[in-house]
Amino acid sequence: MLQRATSASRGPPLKLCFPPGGSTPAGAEAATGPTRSVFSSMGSTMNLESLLHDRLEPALEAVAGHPVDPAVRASPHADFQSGAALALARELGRPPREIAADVAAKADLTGIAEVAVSGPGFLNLTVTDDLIGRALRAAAADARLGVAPAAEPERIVVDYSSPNAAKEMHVGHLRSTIIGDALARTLEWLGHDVIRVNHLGDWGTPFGMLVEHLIDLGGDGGGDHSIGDLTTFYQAARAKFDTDDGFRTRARLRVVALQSGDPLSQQLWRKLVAQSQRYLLDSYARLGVTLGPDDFAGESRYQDDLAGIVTGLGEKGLLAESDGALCVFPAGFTGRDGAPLPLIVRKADGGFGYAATDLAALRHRVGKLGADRLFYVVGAPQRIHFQMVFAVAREAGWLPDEVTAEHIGFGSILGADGKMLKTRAGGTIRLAGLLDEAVARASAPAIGIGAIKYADLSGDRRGDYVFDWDRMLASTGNTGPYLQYAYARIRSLFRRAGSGPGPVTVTEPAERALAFALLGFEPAVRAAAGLAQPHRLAGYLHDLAVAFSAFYERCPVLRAGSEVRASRLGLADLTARTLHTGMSLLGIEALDEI
RNA sequence: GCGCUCGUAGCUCAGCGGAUAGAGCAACGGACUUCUAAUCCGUCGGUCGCAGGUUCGAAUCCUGCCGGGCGCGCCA
Repeated sequence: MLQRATSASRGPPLKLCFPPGGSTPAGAEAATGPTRSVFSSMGSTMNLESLLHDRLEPALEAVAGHPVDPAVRASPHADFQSGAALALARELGRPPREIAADVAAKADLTGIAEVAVSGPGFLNLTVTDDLIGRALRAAAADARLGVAPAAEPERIVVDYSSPNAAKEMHVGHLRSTIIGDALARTLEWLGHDVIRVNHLGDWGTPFGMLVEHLIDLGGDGGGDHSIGDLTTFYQAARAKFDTDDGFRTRARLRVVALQSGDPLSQQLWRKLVAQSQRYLLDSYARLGVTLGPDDFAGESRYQDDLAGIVTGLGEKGLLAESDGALCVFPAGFTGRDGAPLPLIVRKADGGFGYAATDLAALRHRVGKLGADRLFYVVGAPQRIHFQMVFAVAREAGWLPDEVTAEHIGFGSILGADGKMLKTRAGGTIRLAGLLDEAVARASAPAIGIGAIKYADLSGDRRGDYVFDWDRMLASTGNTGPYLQYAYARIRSLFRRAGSGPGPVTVTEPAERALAFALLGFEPAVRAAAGLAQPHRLAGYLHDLAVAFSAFYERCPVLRAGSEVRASRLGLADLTARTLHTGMSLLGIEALDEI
């Protein structure tokens, strides 16, 4: 049985769109024409950076004589800045400030931004309040908040969660499940064709042991087993396997029987797996993870393909025998003493290694599922393994150049002591127990679950992170509860308002700051998806919530005069919708009331 | 030994080629007859592990070193 997600699940999907009326923010009507025309030069509606980029580009080209990236960025010195003139100074043999001034004069920014040369030669861009207002009104009129779906959708297979059948989920499965789900949700929302794959560990030696144990207990083992029973069941089988030579021998024979299609073995195995799947789906539901019954694609599914994998590799001349095992030695991988590193496809005992299963799964995903991209959300320690699998698949011709395969690795969850998170007794922490505690510590289940998920998603996945209840449940800081509170506050505002949002016009600094935060949604989502880094979106949502809180402190909404009030309600509504959408992309539930 | 990865404020983390490095916690000081204070505002706090290099410009890219974590054949 696998331990694919060394430290590593799809449940009730959170709604991505707002139901008409009811408990969600108002004004989420379908996007239509007129207000969009202003932004027709941009790929999409809401991205000010893109707009400025497109306006500066021709001016830069005119000055430099060739295309130049304007490199528009948010800046503390203005709304945006471009440092492109600095990079051109040497090439053109002119002072950067002079180049910047030239570009400023040639750029068509009328009605869009004020431009000024600053410092060593930066172009400082200050966007007009009018443009901000138009951009916000366009976003407000669009159910997708101005984010256009992918022009060329890709079929993306996301392999995540991947727990073991017949065992309980534990902390080790948490990250793959949460990160993978956030990626799947985000890519799907951006218009891609996402295929979720739950590579269940439902095959291999341990199942010989488990089936044999089930037989020992009396044929089909009697009545219902809950997963708790399955856990003790597993432990009992394991103990017997470790201490009883006779049982160990029978277990090995049982594997052979199971794999050769013995009816009784198969029947009992199916029973174990089906029970595991029910338990897993319950866990996913509780976690708010979008993995469903159709997403299971266990290792067992590839059994009939393994022999073909080996012969295929043999025909291509890639196989080598080493210590009785059949291996591929892909170029560029070395281990101890610089010796070539093997990918073992068939073990010395004639059984197939996990590499064979991974290759078969990969071939299936490319050949049968028609994937353009493959994501494997699996812990960092397996990095080399996947690199080797990808390399071998390329050499074998199963992974064409136009298909990308990527290992989305992640760090470990550490305890306060900086070591892998364990119980005080040094045991494995059960996922169910962890969720129980989260719910017990929080004022609502969704807050506890959200806190755990957000803690996992708010930091760069590649690093380890320290699991700390107090920090993840804090109502302030970059946490799930902070986002949920900000959202609930806005919903409360609308319950009292008695009227809906109106057209937005920004004047106050806090309004302006909030507006900018709102307009940063698209870049944040695209960064999160493009880099497979959900923390980019998480960090954005936190910044947005902070900007809203500051706005909320300084700009009275309900007490304001009717036009200002309507505008501020417009800002609040767009904030709520952006938070709601962003949180749902991360798999965090947004509550109307806290 | 080789490889991968990470070293940023006392702690937990962002930033990953641009102008004085940002948050939260902790510490200290303010703002509650509240539009949910589960909030907000301010102060304090950093030779961005060390040393070179590339660049107009380096926390960010490259090299070396130091330190931590992980991996290196029949588990996944």
